Amino acid sequence: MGYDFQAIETKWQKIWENQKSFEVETDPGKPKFYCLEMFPYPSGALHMGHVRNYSMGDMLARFLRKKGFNVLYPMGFDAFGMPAENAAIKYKTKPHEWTWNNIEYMTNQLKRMGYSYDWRRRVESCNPDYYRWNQWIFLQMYKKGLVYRKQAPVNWCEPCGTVLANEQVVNGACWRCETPVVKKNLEQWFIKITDYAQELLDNIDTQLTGWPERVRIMQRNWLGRSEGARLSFRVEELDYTIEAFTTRFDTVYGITFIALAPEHELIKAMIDKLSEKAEKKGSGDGGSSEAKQMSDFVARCAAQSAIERSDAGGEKLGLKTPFTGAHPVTGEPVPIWIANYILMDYGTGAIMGVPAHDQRDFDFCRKYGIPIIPVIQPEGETLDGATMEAAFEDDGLSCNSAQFNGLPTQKAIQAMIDWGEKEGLCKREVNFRLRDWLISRQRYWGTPIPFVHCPKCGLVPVPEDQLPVLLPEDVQVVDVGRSPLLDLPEWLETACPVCGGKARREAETMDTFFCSSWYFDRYCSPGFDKAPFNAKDTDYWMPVDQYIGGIEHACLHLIYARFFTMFLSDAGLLPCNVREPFTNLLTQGMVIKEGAKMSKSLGNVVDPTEIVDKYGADTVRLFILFASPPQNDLDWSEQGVEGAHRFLNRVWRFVEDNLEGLTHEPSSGDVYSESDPARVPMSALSDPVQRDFKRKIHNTIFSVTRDINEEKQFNTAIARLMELTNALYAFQPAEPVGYKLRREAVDVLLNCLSPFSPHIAEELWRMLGNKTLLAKTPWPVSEEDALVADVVTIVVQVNGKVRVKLSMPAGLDETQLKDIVMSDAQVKEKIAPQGIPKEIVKIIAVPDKLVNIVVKDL
RNA sequence: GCGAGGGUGGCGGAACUGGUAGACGCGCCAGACUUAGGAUCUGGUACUUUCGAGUGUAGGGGUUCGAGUCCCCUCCUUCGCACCA
Repeated sequence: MGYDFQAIETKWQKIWENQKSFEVETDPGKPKFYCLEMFPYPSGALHMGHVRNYSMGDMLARFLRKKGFNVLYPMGFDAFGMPAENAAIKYKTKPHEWTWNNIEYMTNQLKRMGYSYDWRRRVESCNPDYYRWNQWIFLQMYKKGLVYRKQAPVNWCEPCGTVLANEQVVNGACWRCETPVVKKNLEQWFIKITDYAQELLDNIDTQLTGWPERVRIMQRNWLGRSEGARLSFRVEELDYTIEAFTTRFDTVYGITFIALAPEHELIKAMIDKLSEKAEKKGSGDGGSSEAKQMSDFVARCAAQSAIERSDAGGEKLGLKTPFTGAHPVTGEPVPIWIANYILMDYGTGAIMGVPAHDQRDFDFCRKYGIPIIPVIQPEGETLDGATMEAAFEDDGLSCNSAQFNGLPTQKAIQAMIDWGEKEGLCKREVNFRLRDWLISRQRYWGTPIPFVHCPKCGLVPVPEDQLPVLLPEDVQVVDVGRSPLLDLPEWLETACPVCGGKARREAETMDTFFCSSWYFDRYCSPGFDKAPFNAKDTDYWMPVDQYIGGIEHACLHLIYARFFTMFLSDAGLLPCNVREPFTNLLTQGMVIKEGAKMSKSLGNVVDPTEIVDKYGADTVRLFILFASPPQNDLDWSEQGVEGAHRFLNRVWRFVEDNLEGLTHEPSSGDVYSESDPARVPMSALSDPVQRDFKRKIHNTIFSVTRDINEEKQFNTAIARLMELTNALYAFQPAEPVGYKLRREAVDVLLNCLSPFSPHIAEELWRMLGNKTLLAKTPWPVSEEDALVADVVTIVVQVNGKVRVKLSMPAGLDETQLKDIVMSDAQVKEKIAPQGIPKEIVKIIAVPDKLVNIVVKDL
């Protein structure tokens, strides 16, 4: 017959579907396991990265089902977003149409891979059944005061025609199209994710212990907590108080300037003041030119790209203003500067400048000739502000700091803040790098933000009973620069829910990361229409036990989803003890080819469909899990694929060629019954070859189970199965016992192989006469007594070098071991070569492992 | 610059608490069966070698009876963050 993978795969996919083999229900009586993969964007077709991701997930889901868990294993599509609009323009279609076609196509591709999803639970975020709950959740956040609108300098991507959240700006460029972003001052929708900054940080240590350390560090850095104090500089002339945040309050006596971000609100007041002065004095006076200088400088900074502004090595630009602020401690006037290296979106947009102890301030002062006053000395040294070559940023002893002189830095920080708070000069403060989440997008293909602009009532939320605010589907997108929603008066114009008067819908849509922040909750209650999900389902299934996806979401989706979970838990929608959505996280590496990530521009993309056509889904799945450990990058190699295919062929041929002997008792000809695995206990075996073979079978079960379950090393698990197959070919069965053993080995092999390559395993299982589905057959259990070795190899070392290997019965104690080894002729020769006697200094014996004899010349 | 991973055959990668380095696979070499084979099977495959052995896990040092594994220094590399006050 041969291994006809096409026929087999189609056959079993149909059987699983007809028998609803992978459909699950909420059942609090059973132990649950929620296995989840990051749902794909329906870009058109699956790529190898998807195949890798989902092959891991499916393997785990199938394994855990066999281990007796009620496994929730769903799939869906993250279906809103930019590419649909671009494609619609390019192919003259509609985003709606394009997206749904892709969803259907990719669903079929996934089915062809044999993934065991419960397809009834498929979620598509562009489905009104889903996004109405986006809107609903948004309104709940609004009610809790977590949603607000604010005029702010925001990141704008020109090609995408929209604003971006901070998380979506990578190295100053758009995360999707990599175009440098520009700052625009716009009124936008924000979500107060910063309210949860502390919990997001705390839980990393207490709850995310099942996450890779790398992601935990990245999130910690992203949240960027720092402790310090807020202090203020009074500017009498402008009747204004500049606030600044510092982590180094111990350096206050070293302040020689104040610096404002070019976007700082005080600058406008300064310009006004200067112009006013100039007017009083008459035109042509220095006052107005000062004002002009200032606005020119601000404009110049604004023209710098985000990349230039945020480059640490970039040149620092500054402008001295004619104003001063009062030093918070001494009251002395301190000059106020405007500097391009001060960021408006961190802290207060103003800093206290301490050049002696901050390298950035130091560079700035050297350039502009601002004095440098050291207030910390390294022990035994005296710094001189005039000659210092770099800022001294390490700990040391305070100096020039009144009563705090001589205090070591860490103590000085605490003591000075304590004192400052008592004197009313500063206030302890914690700052985060995390910014509020900018949620609105000037795009069409997304969830409409459920608000209405009423000329009388202002901004009015759409009442919940009027949800969803449907996104018009029959829309031509002609230009990326303008949302077509703005040109749909019949959609745009509506009645104000409060006064009933003429009002206009909010035409902006939500960031798609909003959709992906709770889809895993929706999977628990597909189609539920009373709420985003049914508490009885989420109470059972949440949190996700194993999440698998790419590292690229470390500071995007994986932070947003955590925030959502905390919010939903606080809102009473999720159980109060569920604060984190994902207990364990596996971040898989990329699939690369010829040293580079597969990409269209490099032309090194391998289409999964072609490979599946050529070798079958079982082979592709096996190869992709075998070629590399999950976290590593995987180098695509068609020869490797052939190797995996060869292995499956070997398994196939073994069963096919030995079918008679595997299914019938050799002496009587009786058929082995499927319910009886015909196992022979270890205790009944005396032949050492048979005992070894039995041990091989059970060692395989043991190590495959451990590799999958604990180590998450799927590559080594597969290697064990290859070893067992090799042993199977080498084993010569004799007598009924031998045949039974061989059958046992084949049963174990197929059972353990089935999570990796389910179709072939299922087919061979059926060929052996089994009536049940292998997918529903419990995972094998290793027999304790079959794991213990009879004979061990004892390595004999002389001075730490391997000299002789001796076979010995297992379980000898140290003394017995030493006696046998020391009386061995070979060993004697190695200790005293050519009969030259040596002094034996020491003998180390490790039972069942080795003996090391330490000798020296006499 | 800061932070976190990694450096093991020709290649992907194994090696549990320190105890036989190189499992498994790819590739390569030889042989078998074949009209043929890019099918299949068998054997070999770290390096050097005077065939006794010697040397090998980026380099150097240390701890130990014994180090890929633990400690220190150096080099290389990947990734993340990067004017965060």
